[in-house]
Amino acid sequence: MTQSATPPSVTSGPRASGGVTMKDVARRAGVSVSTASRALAGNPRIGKDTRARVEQAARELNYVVNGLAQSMMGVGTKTLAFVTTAFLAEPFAHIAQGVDQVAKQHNAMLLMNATRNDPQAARTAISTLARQRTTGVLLVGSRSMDEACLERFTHYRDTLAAVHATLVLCGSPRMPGLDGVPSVSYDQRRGAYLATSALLDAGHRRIAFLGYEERTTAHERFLGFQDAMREHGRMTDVDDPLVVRSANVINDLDPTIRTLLTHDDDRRPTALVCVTDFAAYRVYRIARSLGLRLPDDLSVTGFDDLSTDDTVTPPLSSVSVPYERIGDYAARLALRLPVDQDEHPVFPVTFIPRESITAPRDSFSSRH
Amino acid sequence: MTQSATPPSVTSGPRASGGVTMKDVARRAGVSVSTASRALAGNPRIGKDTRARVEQAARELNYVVNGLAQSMMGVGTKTLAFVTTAFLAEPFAHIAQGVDQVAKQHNAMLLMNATRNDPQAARTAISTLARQRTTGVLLVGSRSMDEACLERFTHYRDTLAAVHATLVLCGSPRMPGLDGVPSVSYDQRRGAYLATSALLDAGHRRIAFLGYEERTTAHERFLGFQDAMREHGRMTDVDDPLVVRSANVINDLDPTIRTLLTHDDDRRPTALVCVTDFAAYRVYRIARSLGLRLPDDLSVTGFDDLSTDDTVTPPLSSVSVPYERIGDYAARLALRLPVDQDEHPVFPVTFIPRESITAPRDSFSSRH
DNA sequence: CTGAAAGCGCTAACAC
DNA sequence: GTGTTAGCGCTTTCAG
Repeated sequence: MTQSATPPSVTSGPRASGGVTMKDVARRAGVSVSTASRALAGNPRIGKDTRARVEQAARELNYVVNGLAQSMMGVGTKTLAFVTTAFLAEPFAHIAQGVDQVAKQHNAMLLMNATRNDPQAARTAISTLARQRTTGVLLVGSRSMDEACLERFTHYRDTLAAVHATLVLCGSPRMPGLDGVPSVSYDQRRGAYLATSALLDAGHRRIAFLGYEERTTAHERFLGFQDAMREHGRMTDVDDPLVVRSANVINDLDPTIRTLLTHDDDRRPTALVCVTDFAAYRVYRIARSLGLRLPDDLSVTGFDDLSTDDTVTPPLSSVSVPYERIGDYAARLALRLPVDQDEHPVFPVTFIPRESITAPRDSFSSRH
Repeated sequence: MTQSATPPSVTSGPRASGGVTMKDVARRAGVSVSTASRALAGNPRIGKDTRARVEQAARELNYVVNGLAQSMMGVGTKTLAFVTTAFLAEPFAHIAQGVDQVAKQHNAMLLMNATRNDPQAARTAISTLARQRTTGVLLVGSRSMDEACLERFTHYRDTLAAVHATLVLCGSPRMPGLDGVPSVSYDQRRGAYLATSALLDAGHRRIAFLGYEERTTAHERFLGFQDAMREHGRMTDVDDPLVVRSANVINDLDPTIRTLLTHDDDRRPTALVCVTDFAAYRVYRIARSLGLRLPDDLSVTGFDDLSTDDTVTPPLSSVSVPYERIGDYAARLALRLPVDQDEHPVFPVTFIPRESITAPRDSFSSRH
């Protein structure tokens, strides 16, 4: 209303940005900015009516406090970042569900980033997150196992540490050499062991492992396969013809499976331990197209047990993983909330046997 | 090193927050803060060696610029928010993929929020986003059609408008009464029309629509169903016994389907237009458990055509939707980038016929 | 209970 | 080219 004195002619600084600020609210309520701030923040030592006036002014002006400014004062909304390879990857949604729940509970925001397996994209993502002073970053999913990966992750850790942000590995095991980075994982090895054992118990001997690659998930699962095989006196290593390499994508999987299943009857495996449910479904499809009957000609196990549509026949035996709990735990770690285990929990998994397993038809192979 | 003069005894203000700031970098490089800022920002009128010194100082100190502070000056990273009901909802990932791509291209960050169909959660999410000065918000997916929903959305719009954030509807049609809010949708009605027509062309007459509810998606798809039926002289409305109400979730769908399929032969539909692929898969499952053969006893169509695992038998006829492009377009709108259509594009869909459709066995029903 | 002032970390307009 | 200064919008000491 009253025209304020012209400010000293010295005028520099950046240009104003639009939007209603607390100053506007304060002026309208006839109080100082600090009072307005306190009133809006629910500070108890503000007069009942003063508060009311401020609140009304805010409402009338459609005021929305600037969270960025708040963050600069250290009282802003926390943010959690979820960094993974692809939104389409199956377990993604389940882990995200768990993370989201915790985030909501502690009204943190959730940032998401799909790196598409591109290290460059990941790097960019991490540094952007650091710049934005994200509270914590969840690196979700499998990772490769070479030296370069350790280097990258070390860099991530340091970048984030510089801004006091936490880094948490989620769904992959503790990384040797990467100190100070918690990891929330699950017992992949035992899962595969259980699946393989189920096939062995059903009488299978010529069992293949489908989907090996040099990434933690496939590797750990392979180890479980190996454990079970060894227990039955079969030594298998990565070079075994029954350990089939393939990335977990259709283009790689399909031709591989086709080759495997078109072997002569006496070389063709009678059972398959698949690295994921996804791979198992590709097997279903190709096996059928080759005229094989499931499970009679081929027993199959998967891993993840996420199939909401249990439409497939026969129902797939699989390893169930508590993905949501994993997301939950990882989120707590990232937000530095109290947790009930240490910084490297390994969640247990369970094997769910279903009709995709039966005894091999060729009883010969079961007699060894 | 040298102890700086004690500042004037007047000391107030908030406590310091940790972390290396530009001031530290400037000091170390022996320049002023603005020079450091310019150097780091790549401002051309900075001396070659000065820049080098600053850059090195930054590197040595592990400096990470504070994006929050930058944002307050209007030069920060943009953020896009993706608000949907659940991460598990099928089309989610595909739309997200498109959004993510655009976000990356324009180095914006992507925030995600699952509201679980809880209006309160949505409200909270929106106001948090407004507080954080998000650039744009994508409201993804179906919405209900009542007055309350319009009210809520109007509120969202206004909250966001107050901070100059854009709101974009994504995957649901333009909302009457909600002016100034772009919507990126697709031709749901025509999709359902095509699916229904395919069944009619195959000779079916007793065709049910499965999954009706008062939400945009189901409603539009129903209209398409109605169009096709009408074209064949069949008037159907929402109260028709062959228009089956159900939310698109197992608990609601399964009993509904069971009831529908256990009708006597002459009342049981010979074909089903399902509101989603998901619903269609439930039909597959239950039909089989009732001893019906697909497609001979029952032809089925779905909607979305997202099934990466084409493991199901018979392959499902479905309506293919360009979800990724939709996400892309919506993201551009939200970021106020130039686009090649208007603010209410309706993307075309295509019907993909597969083996889930065949002529009805009871040729009687095809003779009318 | 309220206000004045300091300052979070940064950028930019203005001098020199 | 570089330093000075003002200020983004907020919170919080300190003084009354």
